[in-house]
Amino acid sequence: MKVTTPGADGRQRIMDAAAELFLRQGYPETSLRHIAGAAGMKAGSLYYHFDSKDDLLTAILRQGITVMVDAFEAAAADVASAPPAEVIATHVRAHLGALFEHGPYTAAHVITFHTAPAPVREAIVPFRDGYEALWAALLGDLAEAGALAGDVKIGLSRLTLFGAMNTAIEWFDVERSSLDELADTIAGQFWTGVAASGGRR
Amino acid sequence: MKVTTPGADGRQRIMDAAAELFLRQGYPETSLRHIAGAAGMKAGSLYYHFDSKDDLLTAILRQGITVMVDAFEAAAADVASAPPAEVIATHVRAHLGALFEHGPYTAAHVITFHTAPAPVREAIVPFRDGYEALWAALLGDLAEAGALAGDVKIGLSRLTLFGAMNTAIEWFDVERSSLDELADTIAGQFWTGVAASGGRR
DNA sequence: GTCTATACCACGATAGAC
DNA sequence: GTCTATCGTGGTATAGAC
Repeated sequence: MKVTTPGADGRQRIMDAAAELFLRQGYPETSLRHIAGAAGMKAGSLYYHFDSKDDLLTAILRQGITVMVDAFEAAAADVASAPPAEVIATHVRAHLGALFEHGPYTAAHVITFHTAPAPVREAIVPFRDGYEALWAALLGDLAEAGALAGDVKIGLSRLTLFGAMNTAIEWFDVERSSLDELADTIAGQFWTGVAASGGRR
Repeated sequence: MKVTTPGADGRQRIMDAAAELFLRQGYPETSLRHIAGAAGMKAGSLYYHFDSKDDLLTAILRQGITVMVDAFEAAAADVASAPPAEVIATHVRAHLGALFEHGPYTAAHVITFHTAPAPVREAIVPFRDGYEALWAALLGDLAEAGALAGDVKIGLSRLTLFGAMNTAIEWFDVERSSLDELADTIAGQFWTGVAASGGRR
């Protein structure tokens, strides 16, 4: 039953196991007994590390944001002065990397956030806002530089781009397909659309 | 506590109440006692109409697909021989209409499907595939007519478009904002992207 | 077709030994 | 830091009266 890093200390082992299970099964349908089993201990022992199940979820959601923010900042350093299309492509690839290549935390965040208990959501929202602000600033800079079409609504565009990227966890299989290709598709579609050249409105 | 169409027969009244609650709170966190209360009856009575909670969910998920398919077909009739950009815009608007304007079934479907119990998901998948096939055919026709850029991967593009539309239920408020504007943004972005003219790769 | 009453179980959480 | 044992609650589901 033990599935997670055997060397890790208790708290981290529990979080690894729980994030994985929350991602695969959802928060309410994952029991503390199951999490404890996957982390190699008994249910009662979890309470030495966390105050409650909600507390455990909160810790996981925050870690998911940390992973996303780190990915964003690494990408930003890589494209300090690149052309707009490349800036977008690099950041899309970084976000997808956070979702699929850096452990279950970001994916678990995306899956569980919106049905999380209200107190948990409220505790997490400020951190989420921090990540969204990074994207808002990125797109704002592009708009100011004249790289975006005049009728683009930045707020709506950012949200639909997030939607396109985040729902990939429902169908994309990172073992069988290329994440680079997915990133190219999403970034390209966001940037220039699918219409044949000459299709601009 | 009674919230739903008082005239409707028992089965439909239960489904209306349950779809609404599943959408707002999620499937596992909605109890049969709560559903029964909202439908104006007691928990035990539900079993006259449905075999189990999973059976009720299955019925709701199917109804959600029916609403989507109906909306698609109405849209298709409206744009029998329109230019490609208008075809896309009309179908995007129809899908968003199914999500926000034709009752809670389609939205409940999108919210609950991916964490539904495996037997329920398996029973529903064939019907979902039917709806996705409609979109696949639509985009396939556009590609054949030469309306899509040469490097567009239809399968991936369809999935990311779905992602952009469906995640709107997590943040879009149909009372406070214009669904037409949202549809324009999503369809326009899908079709021509956000880059300033001349940005084509 | 809806009610009451209840069986049975799994859950989150706590207490205290080790 | 983890264990065992257990409490209380609320869940789905069933049986049988009306």
